[in-house]
Amino acid sequence: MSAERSYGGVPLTRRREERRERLLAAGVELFTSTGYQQTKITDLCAAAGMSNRGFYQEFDTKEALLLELYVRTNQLAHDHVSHVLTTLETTDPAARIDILIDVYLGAVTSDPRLARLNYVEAVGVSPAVEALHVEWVGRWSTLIEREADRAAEAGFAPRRDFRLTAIMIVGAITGLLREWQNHAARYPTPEIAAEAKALILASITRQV
Amino acid sequence: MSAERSYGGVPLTRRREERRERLLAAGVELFTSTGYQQTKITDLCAAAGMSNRGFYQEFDTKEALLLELYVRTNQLAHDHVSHVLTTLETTDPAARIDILIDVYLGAVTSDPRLARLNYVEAVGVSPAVEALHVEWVGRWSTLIEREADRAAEAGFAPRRDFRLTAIMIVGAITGLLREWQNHAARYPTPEIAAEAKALILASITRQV
DNA sequence: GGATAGTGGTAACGAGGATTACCCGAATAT
DNA sequence: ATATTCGGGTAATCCTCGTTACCACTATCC
Repeated sequence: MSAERSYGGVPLTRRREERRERLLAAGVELFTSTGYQQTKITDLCAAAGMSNRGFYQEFDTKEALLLELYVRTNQLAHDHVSHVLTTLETTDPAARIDILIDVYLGAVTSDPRLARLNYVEAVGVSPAVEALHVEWVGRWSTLIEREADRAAEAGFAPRRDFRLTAIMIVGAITGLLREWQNHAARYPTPEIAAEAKALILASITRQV
Repeated sequence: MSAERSYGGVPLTRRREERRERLLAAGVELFTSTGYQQTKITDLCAAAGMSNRGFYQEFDTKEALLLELYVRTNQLAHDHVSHVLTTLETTDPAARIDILIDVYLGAVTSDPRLARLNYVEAVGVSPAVEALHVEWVGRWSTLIEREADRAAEAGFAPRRDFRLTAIMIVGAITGLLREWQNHAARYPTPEIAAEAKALILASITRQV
């Protein structure tokens, strides 16, 4: 009857949470090393230190686990970036872009596995994942578009429709990071950041 | 004994070729509708109008079929682009970039399925496919880098290392096309082309 | 025209793996 | 202390699909 019974001094909800976390961690690890498709439920459970059954207690399918990881990563980075940007309400366009890039790259390059997860493993897995991707590209593009508009307002860039430009910028960064995580000898992050910033500036301030 | 026997008036090699083509066509169709992972050997054979056995006569695995499709698409586009560019040996940087984009986009947008195949279905499938991806990103980047260098020689852009810029440009176009093929209401190709050209110009000629 | 060898289809085999039924042990309640 | 219920591990089930052995058919050769 009691919805909340303790085992080993730990309440159910907490244990469930911890198991969920362990499964998510196992997902990051295995999806990015073994590969998403090749990873079996059993593998995840073994890595998370639990039995097969444990998995189904937390997730319906392997895909559900991937979806959660994908959303988490993006949500986290997005929250972080937009929080910092709203805090900076006052600064000039170039500085805002600098911050944007530093924060985003900081989030995604801190763990190369996250980059791989986002840009490689989570691609083309299923319609659901693809839909999520579209959603997030949209969200990131909108964020960049807003910055561009704001730069235009400030007379820093010409006024125009920045939608496609924003999409390309998102693609450019995605592509760069996908490449980055693929190489053992990685380009140093500052170099990448500098390039990204320069490309954004150039494509926003371009005349035409 | 005779290595070449005709059946139904058609020699073996030709029949094999035709079957291979039909399988490749089936691959494009099914990989981009059903999805690569979800497509079964049997499906491919059914779509190609042959029995299961026929598949193994031409390919070892489904992955081999995908690899061939991937290489074909890229090779074709690359040959086309670089041929046109070498033909234009004389023209100015901006015009060369125009042509480059027109030819590339022409090749990849002529059939939206090819875009989906390249940018979605063939991602994260296996180490082999991933290796191929790295190779082709490298090739395209090099091509763009060369154009940038050439522009710099001509005094049209500052001299610098364009490697990362080139990688980002490839990513930008990839991202744009991935987005493009995902939406039923597609951005018109000319608009996309114009954006791509502008972004390349801006990121190559940027000061710094 | 019969013999022979190349071709391709059918169907069965078997492995891999997701899913879940069952059971044991642990923790509370009386 | 014992009954009762919850939690979790093991292991069997079941199904899907890749793979291939075998057979029937057809075209050439003598």
